Amino acid sequence: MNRGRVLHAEWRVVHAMKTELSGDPIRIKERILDVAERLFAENGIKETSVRAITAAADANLAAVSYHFGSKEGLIRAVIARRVDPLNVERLSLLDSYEAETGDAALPLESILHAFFAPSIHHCLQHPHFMRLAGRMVSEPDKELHRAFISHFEKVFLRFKGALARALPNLPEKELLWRMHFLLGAMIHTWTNHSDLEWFSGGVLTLTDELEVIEKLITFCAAGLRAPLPAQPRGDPNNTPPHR
Amino acid sequence: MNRGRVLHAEWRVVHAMKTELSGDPIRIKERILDVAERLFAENGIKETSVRAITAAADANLAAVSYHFGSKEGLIRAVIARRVDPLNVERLSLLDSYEAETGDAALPLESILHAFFAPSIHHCLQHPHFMRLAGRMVSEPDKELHRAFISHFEKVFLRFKGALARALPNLPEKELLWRMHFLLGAMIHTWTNHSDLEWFSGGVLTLTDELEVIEKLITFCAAGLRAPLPAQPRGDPNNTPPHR
DNA sequence: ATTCGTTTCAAACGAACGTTCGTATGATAT
DNA sequence: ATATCATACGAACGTTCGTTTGAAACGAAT
Repeated sequence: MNRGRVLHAEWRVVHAMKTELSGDPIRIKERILDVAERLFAENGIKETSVRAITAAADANLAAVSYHFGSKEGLIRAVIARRVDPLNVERLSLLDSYEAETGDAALPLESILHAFFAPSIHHCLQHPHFMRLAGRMVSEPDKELHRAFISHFEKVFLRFKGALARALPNLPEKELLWRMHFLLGAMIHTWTNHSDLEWFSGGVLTLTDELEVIEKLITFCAAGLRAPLPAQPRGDPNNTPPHR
Repeated sequence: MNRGRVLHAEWRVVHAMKTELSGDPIRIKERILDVAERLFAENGIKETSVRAITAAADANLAAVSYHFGSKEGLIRAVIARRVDPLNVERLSLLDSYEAETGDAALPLESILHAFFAPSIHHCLQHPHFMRLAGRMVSEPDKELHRAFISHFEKVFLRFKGALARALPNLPEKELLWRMHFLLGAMIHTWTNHSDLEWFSGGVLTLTDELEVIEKLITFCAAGLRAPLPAQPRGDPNNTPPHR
């Protein structure tokens, strides 16, 4: 029977149409990654089914298992595709600033710029992914969480060293707390930049990335430079007791 | 047949044991809320099944539907139980500080203390919930997200006003951005206080709530007070261009 | 002792999930 | 021409999900 050949001929027509509309089908892996990134960010990871992803990517249901092994493999691929280039950018920025200043101490603002600018830049270039990244920071699945933050270990230590050199009088514990707060400010910008309009009653938007980077640097640099509280810390006006 | 009565007699024994172990069964709603709060925080909302909750709470599967209408009803109940008292605490703290100072301007640190202290206090008292709350801030489900942040609208506006009065020279847009960063620092502390040890290599822990509150206030007060960047903003040393 | 509204129970429902299966296609190497 | 290979496909698998059901058992009032 020639039914197969007829079907094949039909498929070739459909295939040609798809090729026209959605690009070379060889790039179906990329299409799945793009769609998954968007749907994961918009609706959450667990609440996004493989069926929804493959349907939106014009792919077969089994394509995810075939190309990525499993849904979790797809999640990891979505993350790895963007996180590593981002961190390379951070480190090379810091490298170039350090090369510029030579042996002199690097200004705090330059360090923060190298740390913030690439990710804020990505907030406009890949807003879906940065929202997803912000949620991955507090991902409950421990394996996924570890897989995510392990990408940042090297970057974190490098910038911690640079900050410690720029703030030689700040004890390590104090520095770590302030870096923790700084990370919170940055991550919250990743995750909730789409909520800024509501939050501010329409005043704030993340359209000018340079403006946001500048404000983030200003806020965090001042926080990092804040004088240490008096050692006896008994001033009831500065730190009123709870209740 | 007396099978029912025998079973009932057996149940009474089991019931007595359960009563001993887990308290008055009349409080099964509370038990479900407690367990749900913990499991939602530990494993995520979508990934926590009603079956897992009721099993851990020694309740029947149908108890959630009966007492809370649905799983979503349970989620909302878990949130409302803790969020509202927390915000009441914040407002009454601010009230008391304002009453103390009379007509004089309230110190920035007092405002921040009224805002931070109750939630950081809850991080030790209800760590599971605060972790859950941190994730609810970036909850993808829009309805749930709205339901959550609507609890904070009144508090936000009240503190925004207080901060604006304490920082009369700060433009509104600048204040909103800095509040955004401040919120990020606080929420990140809610969500990731359990990761502090890894993050800091064992240096940081959230055991002394007063210490953390003080550090958070110091960092954010300095950030809020940071001088505005020069209007022409052309200093390449302070804000190096991206790339 | 009986009734009544409330609460708990075991059981089952349909729907949706991630994964796997066997097959078939088109390109490539033989 | 033929065999091989990665890719893609539809269909089905078994599991788990949230919810519903109707009966049973409760405490309290009658």
